[in-house]
Amino acid sequence: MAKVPPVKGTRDFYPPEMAVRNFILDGWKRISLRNGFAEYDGPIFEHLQLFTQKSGEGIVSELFSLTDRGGRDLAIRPEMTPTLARMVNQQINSLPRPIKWFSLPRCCRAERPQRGRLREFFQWNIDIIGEDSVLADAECIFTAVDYLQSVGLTPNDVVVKISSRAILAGILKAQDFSPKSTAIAYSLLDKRPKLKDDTFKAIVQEQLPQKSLQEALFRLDNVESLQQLSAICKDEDTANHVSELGDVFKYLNFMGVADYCEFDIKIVRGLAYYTGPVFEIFDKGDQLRAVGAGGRYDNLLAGLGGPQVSGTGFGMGDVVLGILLEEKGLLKTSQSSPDFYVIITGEELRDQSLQLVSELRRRDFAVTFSYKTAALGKQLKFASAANARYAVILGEETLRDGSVSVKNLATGRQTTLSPDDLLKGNSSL
RNA sequence: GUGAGAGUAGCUCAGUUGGUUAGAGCACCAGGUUGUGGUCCUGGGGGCCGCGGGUUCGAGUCCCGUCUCUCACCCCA
Repeated sequence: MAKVPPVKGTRDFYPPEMAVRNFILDGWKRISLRNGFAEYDGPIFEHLQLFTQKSGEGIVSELFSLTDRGGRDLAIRPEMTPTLARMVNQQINSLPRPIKWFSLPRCCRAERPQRGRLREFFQWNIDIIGEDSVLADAECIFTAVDYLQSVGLTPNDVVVKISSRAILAGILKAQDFSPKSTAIAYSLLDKRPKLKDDTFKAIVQEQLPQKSLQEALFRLDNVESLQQLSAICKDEDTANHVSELGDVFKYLNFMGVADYCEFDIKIVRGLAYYTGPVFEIFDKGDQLRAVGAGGRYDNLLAGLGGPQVSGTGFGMGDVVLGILLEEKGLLKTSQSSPDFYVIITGEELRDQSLQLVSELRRRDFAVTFSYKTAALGKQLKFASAANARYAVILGEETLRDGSVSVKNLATGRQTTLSPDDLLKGNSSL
């Protein structure tokens, strides 16, 4: 028989890798809950249309899709947001607002794998729906930073770069950018950090023939602070958005995470649907792709047949984060290990040992034992290899008076006691 | 979809100008030991040298193709 290889871009989670995955997902869950988000989940596949409706037909080539036996076109979810929107739309009139939900979905995308990007991954999703105040945006950003901080990532390791699509859109509109040149400007700003000054200049001149537009973009490229931006924004609407983004930073400051955050006009996000504050989280070394990203999307529900209800949220994948935590030595995983390793010196003690093992397990201790009656020394070796805290030895003394010996494998200290005392925890082990 | 690099044991890697039966360390299993572990010693299992073709008396080694992986581009929801 031929060996079947694993599918491209997937991972096998052997116990050590599973421990890493649990470390990451458990942390996400804990931080979500303490920030007031409730967990939800949906199916791993949806109607293909749900995804094309949100992202266009072009997305189909990036999806794992299938036709079921009833002829329905389905696809494995490449992200959680469409499912979230669908679920919220279905119950929008009965859900108390704001809706603060989180999810830890397993997602698949048919992309070519590379560093930090696989075909199957987990993604932490946080969303606040039905709240227009930028307080919600600030809370999403805080929650992201709350997690980063909780695993030991400092402002020296990561940075949250924050901007606003509303501001950028307002400025470009005021500078007479057409919808087409606006899209080009978004793309150019997004790519800017990867380009050298000369290259950037050349590409701008090539893609935006109008001199006035080129200059407007160069001016934007030079903006370094929100204050500078205020000077450029003359119309009231855009000025309000600048003021709102100022509020976001103010809130983040009061929440004590300002040192993780900075304004960066070049944060655009590829998504068409972002309409307000947007942010992206990067490693300070700038060696990896974005650790996470998010923003406000006022038209998401409406885009999928729902009412005009606004939302803001973010996503963070486990792949890039895992690389970053690994590099920083912040993966704190402990292998599961038994409390007791029960040893017998002869098969005649098997029945008694099974009783003791099961009694200990019923008391919620992790207990394991050898299927073979090897030499005592050998079994202690197994107990050490299993990283057990105690070895429980059933031997001569057990046959004589029913007592067992309990050995602390870290200290080597050994005491003899009755099984009842062991079960009741009546001794100082 | 485009481009570059790499494929030898579970892992990390040796392998001479092409030359007998392809090696090491770690890991795994067993023994050293009929009641005391972590160290140590001995032994063992494990390889279509990614796959297919070609050159050659002879290919892990050279050539071509292919697959897979890695990295970058595109894209990034």
